[in-house]
Amino acid sequence: MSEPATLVGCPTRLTTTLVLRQMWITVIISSQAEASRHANVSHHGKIPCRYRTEFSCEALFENTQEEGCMSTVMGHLLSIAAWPSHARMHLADDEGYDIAIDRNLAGGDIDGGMIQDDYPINYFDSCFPLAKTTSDLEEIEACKSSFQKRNQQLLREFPQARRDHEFVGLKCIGPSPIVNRIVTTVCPNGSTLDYTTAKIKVTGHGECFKLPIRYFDCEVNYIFHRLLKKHKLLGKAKDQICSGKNCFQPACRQSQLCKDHLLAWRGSPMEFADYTGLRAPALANTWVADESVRFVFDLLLSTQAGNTNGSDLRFLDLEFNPRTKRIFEIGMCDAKGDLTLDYRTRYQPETLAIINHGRDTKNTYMDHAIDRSTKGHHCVDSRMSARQVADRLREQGVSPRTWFVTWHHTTLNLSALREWLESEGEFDVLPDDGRCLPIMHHIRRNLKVAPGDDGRTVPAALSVLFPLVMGSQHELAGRNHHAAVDAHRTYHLTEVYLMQCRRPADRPDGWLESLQKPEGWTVGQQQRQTIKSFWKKAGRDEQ
DNA sequence: ACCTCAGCCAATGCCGGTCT
DNA sequence: AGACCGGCATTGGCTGAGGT
Repeated sequence: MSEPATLVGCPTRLTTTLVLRQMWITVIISSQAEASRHANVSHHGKIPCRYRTEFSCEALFENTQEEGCMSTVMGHLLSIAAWPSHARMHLADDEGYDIAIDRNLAGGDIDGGMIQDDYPINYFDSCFPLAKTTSDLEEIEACKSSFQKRNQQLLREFPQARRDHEFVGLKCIGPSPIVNRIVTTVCPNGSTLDYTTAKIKVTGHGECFKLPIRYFDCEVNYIFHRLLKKHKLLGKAKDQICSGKNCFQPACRQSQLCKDHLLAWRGSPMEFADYTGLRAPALANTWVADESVRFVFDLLLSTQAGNTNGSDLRFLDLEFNPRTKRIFEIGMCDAKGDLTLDYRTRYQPETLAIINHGRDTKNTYMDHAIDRSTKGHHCVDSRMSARQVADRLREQGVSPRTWFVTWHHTTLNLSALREWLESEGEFDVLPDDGRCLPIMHHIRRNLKVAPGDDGRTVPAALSVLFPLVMGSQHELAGRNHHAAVDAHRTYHLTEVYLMQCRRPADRPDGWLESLQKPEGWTVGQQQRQTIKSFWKKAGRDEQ
C-alpha cells in the first residue's frame, strides 16, 4: 500500500472499501509526529493550516500551533470572502463560543447577526439623518462622529445586533484597495472592527446588519483614494510636491496636489469630445434588441404610422429627488417626438409636510439644489398640481395601458410619478412598472460590444452619448437635466437604436444625418442650432 | 479504483457607471 | 449620497478525460 500522503491535507473523498476506511481511521488517530511527517512531504517541511481546504488558507507553520495563522488571516493574504469565515472557525474553537459574522463577509449561511424585523427601506435614513460618507477633507472628523452617533442609535434600538457582532474581533484590512486578493497596505493602527470603530451597514430593507471591512479612518482614506484614482489625481511618489503651478507645498495624502489646491479643485467634466474616436466603432455593428425592446420598436413604428393610438407610447423623464421621491419637473413626449408634458410641480402642503417630516437642513440640500436648477427652465406652466397633471394626461389619452420608455436603469421615474399622483388622490392614471422600459442598459450593452482600439467604450450617460451620436450641433446637445429635453433625447436615441438594429442594407440612405438635423436645417448652415427651434416645435417661443 | 486537471456553470462580491 | 445595474473576477460544485 502506498503512503496516503495526500489524505491528511486534502480529504476530499472517502473510499468505500474497508481497507481504505481502516487506513483513514489510522490517519485520523495517528500521532502528531505522523502528521508532521506527511506535512514535510507535501508542504516543504511545514504544516498547513488545518482549515486549508475549507477556506483556501495557504498559511504554513513549523508546528501545530496556529496563533500565527490568526495574524496571517487578519488582513494579509486571504480573499475578503474567506478570511472572516476562517477567523470565525479559529475564534469559535479557541474561545468556546459561537460567533456570528456578517453573512456578506462570511460568504455562507450564518444565522446569527441577522435581524429579521421587517422595516421599510427609508426607515433608517429617517432615523439617522446625520450619517453621511464624505470625501470632503474638512468634514472627515464630523463624518466619523456622525457614524458613531448613528451606530449608538441603532444599538439602542436593536440590542440583538450588539450581542451578535460586538466580540467578533475582526481586524480592519487597511486603507488600500485589494489587489489580486492581497491587502497591499496593513491598517496603520491595527484596529479591530466593532460598533465603536466602524459604520454599521444596513442592507436589504433593514433586514441585515453588517460590519464593514475597514474602520472609520481607513474607510475614509479608501474613499479618498478611489476619488483620486477616478480623477487621475493619484500621486506617484510618496513624498511628492504639489503639481500645482508654482506651488512647492507637500502633496496631500496620496494625491498630486497640496491640500489648498485639492480643496480648490472643482473636477473635470466628462467631455463627449474625449469619445469622438469611439463613435465609429460603436455605430459600425448591427445592434441587438431583446423581446421587450422589439415590442417598443413595433409600437413606435405602428404609432408613427397612425395604426396605433397616439397615447399608447410615451417617453418620460423627471427631475426628482430619489431619496424622497419628490418630483420637481416632468417631461414627456410621444412617438412622433412632440412634447406632451413639460411642467414643474406644485405639491399639496399636506404631502410636502409628510415628505419633509424629520428631515434637517443638510438632508434637504438635494431638494433645494434640484428646485433651484429647475427654476431656470422655462416650462409650459410654472407649476402644476397633481390634479392638473392627471387631468392633462387623461385628456391626452394616457392610461394604465400606455407604455413608457425612460433613460434610467430602473422603472423609478414612472413609479415616482405614479406615487405622487396617487398620494394626492389621482388613481388609475398611469400603468404599473411592468409597462416601463428603462432603455439605457439595452443601449449600453450594444456599446460595450464595440470597444475602440484602446479598449474603451462609449459611456451611456445621456450627456455624452447624445451629442456623440446626434452631433454636438444638435439643438438638444449640452442641455442636461431638463426633464422635457431628456425625454426628447431618449426618444431620439430610441429611434437611433431601432435603425441600428436593422442590417445596414435595410437602413434608408442618410437616415442618421436626417435624424441629426432638425427640419429646415441645411448642410451649409454652420451656426449651432439653438434651443429656439425645439421650443418652437413644442408650440411656444423661447423665453 | 482513484487522483488530478480542465472545462463548464451558478453564485457571490467588488467595482465602475449612471441616475436624481 | 445612495440605489441599482452590468461587467468582471473569483469560488465552489460537478463532470469527464487521462494518468497512475
